[in-house]
Amino acid sequence: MADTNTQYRYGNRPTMKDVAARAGVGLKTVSRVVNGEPGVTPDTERRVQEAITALGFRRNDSARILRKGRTASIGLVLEDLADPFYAPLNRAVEEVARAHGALLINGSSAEDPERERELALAFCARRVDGLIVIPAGDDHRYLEPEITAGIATVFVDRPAGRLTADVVLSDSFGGARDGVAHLVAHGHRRIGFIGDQAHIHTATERLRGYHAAMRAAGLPVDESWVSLGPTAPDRVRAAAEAMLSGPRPVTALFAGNNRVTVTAVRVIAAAARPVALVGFDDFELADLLSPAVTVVAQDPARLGRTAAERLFRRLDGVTEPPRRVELPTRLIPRGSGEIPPAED
Amino acid sequence: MADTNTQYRYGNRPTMKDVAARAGVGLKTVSRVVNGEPGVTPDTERRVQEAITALGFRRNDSARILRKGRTASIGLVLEDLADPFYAPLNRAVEEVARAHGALLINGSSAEDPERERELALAFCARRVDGLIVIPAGDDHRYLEPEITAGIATVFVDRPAGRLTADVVLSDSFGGARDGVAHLVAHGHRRIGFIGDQAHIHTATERLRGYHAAMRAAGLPVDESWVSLGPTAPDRVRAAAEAMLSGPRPVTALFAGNNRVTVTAVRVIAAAARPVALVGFDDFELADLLSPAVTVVAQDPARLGRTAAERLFRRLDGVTEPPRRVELPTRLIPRGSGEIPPAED
DNA sequence: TAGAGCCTGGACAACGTTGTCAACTCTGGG
DNA sequence: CCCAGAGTTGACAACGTTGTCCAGGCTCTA
Repeated sequence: MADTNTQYRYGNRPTMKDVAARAGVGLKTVSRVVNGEPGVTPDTERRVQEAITALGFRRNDSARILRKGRTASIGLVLEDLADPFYAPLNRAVEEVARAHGALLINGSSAEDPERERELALAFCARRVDGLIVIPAGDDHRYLEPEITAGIATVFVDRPAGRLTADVVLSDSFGGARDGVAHLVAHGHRRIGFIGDQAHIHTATERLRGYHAAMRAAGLPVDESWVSLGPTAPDRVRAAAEAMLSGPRPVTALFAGNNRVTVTAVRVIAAAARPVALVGFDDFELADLLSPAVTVVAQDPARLGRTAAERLFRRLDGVTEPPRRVELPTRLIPRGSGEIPPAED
Repeated sequence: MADTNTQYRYGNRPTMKDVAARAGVGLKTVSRVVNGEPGVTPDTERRVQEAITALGFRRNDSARILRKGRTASIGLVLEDLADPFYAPLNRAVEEVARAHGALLINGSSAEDPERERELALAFCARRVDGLIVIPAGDDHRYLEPEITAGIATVFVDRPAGRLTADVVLSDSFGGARDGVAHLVAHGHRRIGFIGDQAHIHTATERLRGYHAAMRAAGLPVDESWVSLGPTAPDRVRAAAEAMLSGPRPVTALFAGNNRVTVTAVRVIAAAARPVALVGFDDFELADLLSPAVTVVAQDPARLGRTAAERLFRRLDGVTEPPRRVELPTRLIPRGSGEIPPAED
């Protein structure tokens, strides 16, 4: 009855108190040894170390965090841990966090705003020092109290909705414009655009770049040449096939991201006549396909690194106003964009 | 002076005490509302909710964890967050964790045993409920005290070193044997093997499979046909080129994992004569290369899911002895393995 | 040898939460 | 009109750690 609490304890880990008792020293002395603080004689330190090893003691960071206020951890909300585009971003954030002695907690929103919110707030409840978010939703006011309370927040890949905050982006508009211009330069006049869902910022920016390039070339755009929607293979396949076989078939495709590109490659490989292709995002083995795929490359690792560095600068106390950083994209011509249009 | 502590506080987040004061209720009542416990009148609940919103209160999970003992989080140590083989495994673990209401903390060991250890122990200090580890090192006795203390631990992809614990593996031996047998069946007698570093369990298992297949076919193995080492492109490229141009050149290659396969594809594409290839691990677009790449496929998501489910079963109190689960592999013939040997 | 000063070690409170338990209010029946 | 009992509410301790502060023992010097 005296210690009914025991039943709630997790396992029965030794605490500093246990170590102190076994080593015959005070609680605070154990704390000093564990944290490498000065003011402990070598002999005392040795006794404490022995007790630690004998008991298998490990400091409880929850208690430490509670007392100290800082958690030395940051949260990352991304769209899909397994997406080959976000994985290097994830890794880059991890490396920066590691360099700053922080742990990384992450999760996938699966492009669901509600899930993004749950994750971000769960991280806040864990009192991460900072948060990096790849937005799924378009309203991030729910983070306002957290940011006010001191949780540094940086958005990546897409800007925050209804909230001013640091954001690190790729130049989607310019990249898409350059990619489409590349196709135009190789003689294409009927170019299709297949992109992600309309509520996703990068999708509309890239579409804007497409329109800008077409307009700059004085080319009309048929509405059947543009398709936004989920990037699931079925949807993309249907869209691509429709564009290739419609009344005014396109002779080239611009794919709005890596997922779309992969499916487009498959459709084109099965098509009756050659179709030019330029994709947004580089991907592994793009150069080994035939034809090799011309892409507008972003640098996802750099996106992640830039965002994380910005976050840690904030954590170091930098208080300048929120900034928008836009990283350049790079057109990598490999062949698939240079295919001339088949004659009508 | 009265509250010098303020300087150590992180931000200045409101606590339940603040909410209680504002709502004019007791501390415990706030706790009840926050946790949805019964026994609070609608009117009181409303007042508390208002105070929560007004102050921007969010429960501090560190304190909660300290009090309750369970953290509802698990740790995952993998080799590289950005590796296309491990990313789906990571995602699968995340999904299972999510289904159990747990958060995921993860990190990359970068194939460095010391870093694996640091990460795993840091997770333990955070008192994760459980740990999933893709071993980088070959001695995991450092986890013994943690496991004794109650942190459930499951190893994936490679077995633990000097420790009996649950482990989930793919059938590396059988997969490699089948892959090499496939090459033998298509007439190859001189087959090269390029694998990962010798201290990695899967690397040696796959090499064992290679030898088994060769022996079963009554084929001799020249020592110049086998190369183990880092999977960096330079090393693999050198190894492959040496095998293709040596005194007894190979007519087919077996690649020990996805990284090796990718580089092998590049070397073969540049080779003077066709070379057959079978790779361990499937990869995106393998079917679109020419020739399409025949692989021995594992299911990384299933590896992750299986391991995570095992972990949560342990957390639910299942106490059966540690088990070793071996998942089957699947040979996917696509063409590159069916190329017949060029005549000598 | 006494006093000053330094070094080591320990008692204690506080971090924010939750479990226990007791006190309080209100309703309805006798 | 009073009491039993149900339903609400709050005071308090504890989780394991770290910061503060003080006590005691030592060395060194005058």
